[in-house]
Amino acid sequence: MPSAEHAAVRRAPLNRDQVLRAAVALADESGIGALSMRKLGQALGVEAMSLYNHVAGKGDLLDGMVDVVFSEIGLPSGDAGWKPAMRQRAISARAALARHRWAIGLMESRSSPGPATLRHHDAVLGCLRAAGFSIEMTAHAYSVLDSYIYGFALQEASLPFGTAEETVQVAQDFAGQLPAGDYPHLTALAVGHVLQPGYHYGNEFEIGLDLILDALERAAGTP
Amino acid sequence: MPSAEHAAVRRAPLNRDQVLRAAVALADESGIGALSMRKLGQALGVEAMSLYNHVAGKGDLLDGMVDVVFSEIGLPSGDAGWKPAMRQRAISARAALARHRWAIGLMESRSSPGPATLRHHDAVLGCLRAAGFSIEMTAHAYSVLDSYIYGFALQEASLPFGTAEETVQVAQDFAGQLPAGDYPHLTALAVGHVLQPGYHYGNEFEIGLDLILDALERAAGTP
DNA sequence: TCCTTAGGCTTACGATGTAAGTACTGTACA
DNA sequence: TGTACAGTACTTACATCGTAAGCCTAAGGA
Repeated sequence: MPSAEHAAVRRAPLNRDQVLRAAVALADESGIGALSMRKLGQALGVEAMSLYNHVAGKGDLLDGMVDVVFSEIGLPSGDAGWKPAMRQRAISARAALARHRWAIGLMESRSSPGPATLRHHDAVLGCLRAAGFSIEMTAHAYSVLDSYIYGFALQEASLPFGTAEETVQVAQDFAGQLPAGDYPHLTALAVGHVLQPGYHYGNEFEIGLDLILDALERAAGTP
Repeated sequence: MPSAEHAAVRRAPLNRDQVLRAAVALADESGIGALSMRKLGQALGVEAMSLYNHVAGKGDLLDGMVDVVFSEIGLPSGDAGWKPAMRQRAISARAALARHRWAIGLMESRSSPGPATLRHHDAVLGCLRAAGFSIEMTAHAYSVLDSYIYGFALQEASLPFGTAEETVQVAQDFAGQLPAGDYPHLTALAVGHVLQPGYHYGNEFEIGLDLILDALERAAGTP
């Protein structure tokens, strides 16, 4: 009796990839705080402990999730020169990190990169070297660009608003409810800039990116 | 009997500040993962639930800790011009975030800034405005600089090595144990740059910072 | 004097990660 | 054909976590 019943219900076995993808989906819709082994198992129709056949533990799961995000970032193709390649790759990276807001918070705690992450970094370095950057200059460019991308993603993720209406709501609350004169420049920025129609913080990304890319071009002396 | 015993043992009551400082100290030495209400209570010689007389919950505790870190960042003084002021403030911010490696990871999840945080941001904006930056240009400068600072701190915090010896160890492990030809540029960078004597990733900070500051100066047309 | 309040303490609950052990299945080999 | 084994899932159990609820005592104002 028990064997027959079990046999009837049996599905195709899970694999690591399905587990990671389900974890990413769960974190996307409910936040990283809602991602527990039990809930992830539930989403996959499986008990929590069964997941341990495919990931070594929660740490390994998180590492794998970060690697999934990196795998979504387009690799730079050096054909059109390093500058457009880096530009497009930065935009793709920000988009991936904005799609998965939890990812940037994981990067601080997780420090064992997966294959997609390594491939990504290797491709970026290769693109810069191929364009004639010295080793030192490559390291500098890599450091500024990645710091900027991650930092921007971090700020975007920690903004208390995503949509334009939320922005207005938050900025108004802020301007209205604080001790009026305590933070004059902050309130002036809120009123005179953030609350202007059409404002969206994400627009800042490419402005700063181009500033940095131009500066790198000048510093490298590379056309 | 009980009253006498309690009276004899009684200490000066806690306050929010002591709780926050102890939490920061605990996180500094054992990592943010080791910070639980029970362990924090233990460090203060108090039961976990007593902490709830001084913080509203763990979220409030974390918010307060982030604010403590911001309070350690030196405010910009505009006397010598915006550029040295921004430079020194960026260096001070990175130092604070490096002293408290857990802080950058909290910024993603916590989104209600404390008074020190607001004061800091207000001072930065004020410095730029006083130097003649337009509102838009102020917003741009603010966004690039903070993104860079936070992103750099994030990368620094997620590096698997802090000391020079650890760097060598990790880089050697990395170069030696990976499928040799899979990530050629990454291994080349490790061997030809990271493993060179005197290398320290933190040195990159000021290089990128000056790149950005120069670019801002040019963009703003401000001497 | 009594009453309020502040700041501790105890107990208890549900959720979490995971160690340990069990049961079933399909495959490899005798 | 039978048998051993490896893979995958399940069950149970435990320590730890945040925190709700309620109690006790000392200090201070009425």
